Amino acid sequence: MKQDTGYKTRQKEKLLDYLINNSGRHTNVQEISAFLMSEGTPVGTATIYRQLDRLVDSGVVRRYNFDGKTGACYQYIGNSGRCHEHFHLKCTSCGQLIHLDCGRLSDISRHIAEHHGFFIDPSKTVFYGICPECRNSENKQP
Amino acid sequence: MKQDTGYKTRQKEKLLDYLINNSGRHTNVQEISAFLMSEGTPVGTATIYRQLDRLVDSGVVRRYNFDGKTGACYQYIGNSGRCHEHFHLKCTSCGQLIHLDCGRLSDISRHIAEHHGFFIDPSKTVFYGICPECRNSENKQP
DNA sequence: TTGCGTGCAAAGGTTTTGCATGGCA
DNA sequence: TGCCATGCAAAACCTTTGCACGCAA
Repeated sequence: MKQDTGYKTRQKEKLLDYLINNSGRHTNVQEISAFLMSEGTPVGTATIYRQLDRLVDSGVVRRYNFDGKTGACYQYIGNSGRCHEHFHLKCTSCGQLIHLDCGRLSDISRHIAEHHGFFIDPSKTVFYGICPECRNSENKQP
Repeated sequence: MKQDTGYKTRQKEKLLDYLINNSGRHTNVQEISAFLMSEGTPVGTATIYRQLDRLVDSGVVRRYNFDGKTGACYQYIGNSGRCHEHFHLKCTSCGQLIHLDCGRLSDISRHIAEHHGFFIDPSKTVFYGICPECRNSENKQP
């Protein structure tokens, strides 16, 4: 969780802009690279990785790894002290990733910390199961 | 969750032996490969991956991915039906797997099913975080 | 004999690294 | 000017795939 004390560069700014403008969802290196390219301000892949590492380190960006099969995902979460616990649900049938921000889940983290002494890391935890859509189609065609 | 109806081979046996003898911790393809090599019964990497996929599929082995930086980890959990009912906590620091049977967690499954329409599969879901022991040693030596 | 399992090597994709150059302070 | 940041290409990694051969049943 170190501060970024480095220089201010065009690449760094553009990258952070993109992440902030997409705070609501996950993105990945490929998307970032393609977007910056399309904007006419291409940034080398190595630089993207290096800056992302740095941002993850400083805590303003989170890195997710959903299945180890595809590359990592990143999401801007800022440094608002109110680190709201947000979890993910992944459908094992269609692969859809659902973003769940629900107070009940924070309760669980707290419960497990207080009663079981275990500190959950929401950025690494994914709930696997069946999403509503797949559940419905299963019922229709058993 | 399919059964392994295939042939019995030396490679398959050796791999499963290793996993069972290391049930208490997670391991990875590199370790497995090195061990089998050192035992004088080398097994090709592709075969290890193929067999692991199969074991994961049949439910006796779990695959873990916590950071996207390193490869996947695997751990034998057997096929005692019991593990499919409760949740698991995995310490990303020491690798310990904690079996957690807590009513609060069932509540969560129910809540997510009722309010979000998503049906969690506890046998595939793992909470990642830091266990009490590692938490303590972290605090002692910052 | 049949066809699954294996090994090898090659391919695939993601991420890291070395090194010379560019650009902030 | 002194360093950090960047870009490129190469390398490092993990995992999958194609194919011929071996081996269990």
